Amino acid sequence: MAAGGGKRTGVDKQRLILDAAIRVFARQGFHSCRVSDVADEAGVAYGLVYHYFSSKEEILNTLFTERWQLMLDAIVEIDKRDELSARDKLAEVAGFIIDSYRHEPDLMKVIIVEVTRAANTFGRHHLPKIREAYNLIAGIVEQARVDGSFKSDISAEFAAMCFYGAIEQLLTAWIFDILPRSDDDFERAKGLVVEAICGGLESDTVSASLAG
Amino acid sequence: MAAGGGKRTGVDKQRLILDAAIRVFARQGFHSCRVSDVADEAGVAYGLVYHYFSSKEEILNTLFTERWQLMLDAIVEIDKRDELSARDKLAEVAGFIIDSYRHEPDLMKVIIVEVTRAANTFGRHHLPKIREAYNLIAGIVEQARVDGSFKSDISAEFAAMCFYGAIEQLLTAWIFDILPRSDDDFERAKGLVVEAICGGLESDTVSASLAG
DNA sequence: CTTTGGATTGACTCGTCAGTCAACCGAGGG
DNA sequence: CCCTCGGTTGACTGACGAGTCAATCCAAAG
Repeated sequence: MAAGGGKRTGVDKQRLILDAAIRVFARQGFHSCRVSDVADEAGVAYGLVYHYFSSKEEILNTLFTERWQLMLDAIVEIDKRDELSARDKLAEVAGFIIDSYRHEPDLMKVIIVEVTRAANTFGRHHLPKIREAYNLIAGIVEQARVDGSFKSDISAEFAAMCFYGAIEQLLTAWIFDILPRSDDDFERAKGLVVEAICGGLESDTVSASLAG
Repeated sequence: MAAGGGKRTGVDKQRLILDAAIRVFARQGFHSCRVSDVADEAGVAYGLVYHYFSSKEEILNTLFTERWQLMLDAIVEIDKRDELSARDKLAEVAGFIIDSYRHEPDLMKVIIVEVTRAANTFGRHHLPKIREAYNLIAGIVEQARVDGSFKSDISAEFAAMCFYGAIEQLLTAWIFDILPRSDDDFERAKGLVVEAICGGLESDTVSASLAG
C-alpha cells in the first residue's frame, strides 16, 4: 500500500488532531473546551496532543497561521493582476474570503471568533500578521486613489478598514445565523459587498445629481 | 454636605466596583483578570464584590446592558427626526458611537472586545440585544430604499451589516493602535465613514459616468 | 449603653484543567 | 528470538481562581 494506506502516523496524526481541534473550537470555543475534548474528538490519547503540540495555544496558532498566510498570498496574487480595476481586485478579495467561509466554515469561524476578533487576548500575538492583510487591501485602494478612480479624501487605510470590517461583519452574521446562508446568498454577497463599499449605498441618481 | 460628601455606601460602592472593573477588563481582558484584581483596583475587599454582584460575569453583563441600551435609545431618537435624510441619520448614529468611544474608551473597548466581538462565548447571551441595533440601522436604510434614495438591490439587513461592521472595525483599529486617534481623526471619521458607505469609495466622476 | 442589621473583610474550599511522565506497544532490524 | 526506539497511553500533579462564609465593623435606633 502507498502512504496513507491503513496506518496513520507522524504528520497524519498531527493533521488528525488539527482537524479535530477545528471542530471542537468551532463548537465549544477555544477557552471553553478542554484539551481532552480535542483528544477525544480526534480519537487519540490525551498525552499525544502534547507529543505534537507544545500547548493548547500552539494548536490555535498553527490553525491561524496556516490559513491566514493562504489569504495573504491570495491577495498578493490578486493585486498582481494588472488587467483588473481596483474594484475588481476588491471583488476578488471579497470572493476569496467568502469562499473560504463557504468551504471551511468551522475553520473560518475559529479564525475570526478566536483570533481576528479576539485581538485583546489571543490575537494580540498575531496583530502584525493581521495588519499585513489590512495593508495589502490599503495598497489596492491607494493605487485607485492615485489613478483617480477612488476618492482622494478618504485615506487608503481608512477605506481598507471599512472594506475589511464590512466583510468580517458579514461572516460574523453568517456564523451566528443573523443573515441567511444559502449558496445563492454567498454568491450574491460577493458582488453586493463591493457594490456597497465601492459604489455606495445611495442610488446612482442621487450620486449623479449631487455630482452634476 | 449633600449626598456623597464623604462616605460612599450602597449604590456608590457598586458604582466604584463597576468603574474599577471597566479599567481592569480594558487593561487585562475579562478572562485574564481575577476578581481580586477588580477588588484591588476598587480598593475594596474581595468579598464585597460578591455582595453587589452574584458573579464575575454579572459585572460584565451590567456594564454591557447599561451602555448598549443608551445606544439603542439614541438610535431610536435619531430615527424619529424626520427632517434628517437617511444619510444624515446614519451620520448621527456613527457620530454617537464614535463619541462614545472618544469619551469612554475603556468602557467601549470592553463592550466591543468582550461582548460584541465575542459573540461565541459571552456575547451569545446578548445576541438579541445586539441584533436590535442591527435592526434599527436596517430600519433607517429600508426607509431610504423605499423613498428611492438608496439602491434597492442591496437589502437593508445587508447594508446595515456593512455599515455597522465598518464602524466597529474603525473602533477596533483605534483600540489596537492601528489607526491614529487624535480628536481631529475622530471628527473626520464621523463624516468619512458615512461618505465611504453611503457615497462609496469610487469618485463621483466614475459613478456619474457609469450612471450616464 | 445595648441592640440590630446591613456593609465589609479576607482566609478558605473546592472543582477544574493544562501540562507531565513513567509505562506500554509494536514494527523493523540484527 | 530479542532489542530498540519512536509513537502512544492515561493517571496524576500542581496551580490557579471563582465563589463561600463566619467573623467583624459601624451607624442608627431604642
